[in-house]
Amino acid sequence: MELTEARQKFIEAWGKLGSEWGINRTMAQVHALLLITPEALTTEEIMEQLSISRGNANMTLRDLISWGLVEKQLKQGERKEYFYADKDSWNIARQVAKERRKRELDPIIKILDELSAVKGNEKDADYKTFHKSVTDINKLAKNVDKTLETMLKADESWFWKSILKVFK
Amino acid sequence: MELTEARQKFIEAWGKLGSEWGINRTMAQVHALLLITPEALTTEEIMEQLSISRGNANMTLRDLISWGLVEKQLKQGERKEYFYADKDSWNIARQVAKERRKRELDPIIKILDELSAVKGNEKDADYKTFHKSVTDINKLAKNVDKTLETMLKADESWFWKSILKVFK
DNA sequence: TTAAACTTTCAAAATATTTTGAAAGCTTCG
DNA sequence: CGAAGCTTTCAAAATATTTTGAAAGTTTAA
Repeated sequence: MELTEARQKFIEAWGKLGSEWGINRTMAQVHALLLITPEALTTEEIMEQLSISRGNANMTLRDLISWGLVEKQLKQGERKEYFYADKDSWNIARQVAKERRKRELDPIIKILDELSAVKGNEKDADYKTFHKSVTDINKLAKNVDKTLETMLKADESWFWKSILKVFK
Repeated sequence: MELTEARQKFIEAWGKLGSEWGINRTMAQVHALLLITPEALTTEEIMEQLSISRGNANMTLRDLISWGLVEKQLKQGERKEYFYADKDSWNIARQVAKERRKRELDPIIKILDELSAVKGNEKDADYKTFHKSVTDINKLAKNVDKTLETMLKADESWFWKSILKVFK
């Protein structure tokens, strides 16, 4: 297989994977493109390489930035914005876990807490099943939450690494 | 909050969570309904409680069965099929992990293996970045795969538990 | 200030996904 | 066998999501 074809395949595969996990296909594809591109790209270049509109490119890039997966780069004496993706797969995974925890796990735990607190008649099979399922899932969700927190915190020594880098 | 309202909220929340993770909203809602219902339900009852069509209910239930989250129950002397969801949250998580691994992780690893094998000019920055990103993600994916496999296997002692149950 | 170079917005259009429901298929029973 | 009772199918309709692109907004430089 040739590089051009392989790059294309990677972009497609990443896009498909993304959409299977509730991430917009284009967002995943832009991310893929930036992952396999050594330099930072402009909106224009991204639009062209993926054949997407300016509006789409712009929105998608902002989303990627809000997910912490892509960053803007400003080049000396240029007005254009360049976009660059962190290529460390562990950072990517960490970042995605962090965001999904914040965006989805935390809110569902909040709801499950409320629902776990609902009182009812212990003799009522409906109530008993409801209560058991909800508290059970709540416990599991909290376990996952704690585990993620620990993993993410532990790895935040990355923070110090990046600080240290500045001084090298 | 009252039980009826709470049940409704749970169904909504589960549906929303599902759709954020690439699972059809209705599928998640049917699953939610079965999770908080002590007895097995018929298609008819599910259609009514969630106000969905027969076709939708049927498809959704078949999907849930193929995900291993719901099972059919046949009752003595009745022709109707009843549907019942396993209420053990750990089993649910295990089952989802197992299926997504099979459906999504395995295929992407296969593609990444192919793409990792693509040869190119080591002096070419594009090639180098492509190759590094792809092999890197491939390694991570394989790690996740191995970890899941180990976890799922370890837990298959559940298998023996269920066998033993039959003899009690 | 003005104009050029970019970026952002958002309503409408395009696309993709989900849902419907009527018809066709089974299976069982009399 | 025929019909009743259920389940499955699938094309069309409804809905939801994504994408477009032109216009508005912003920033910089002269």
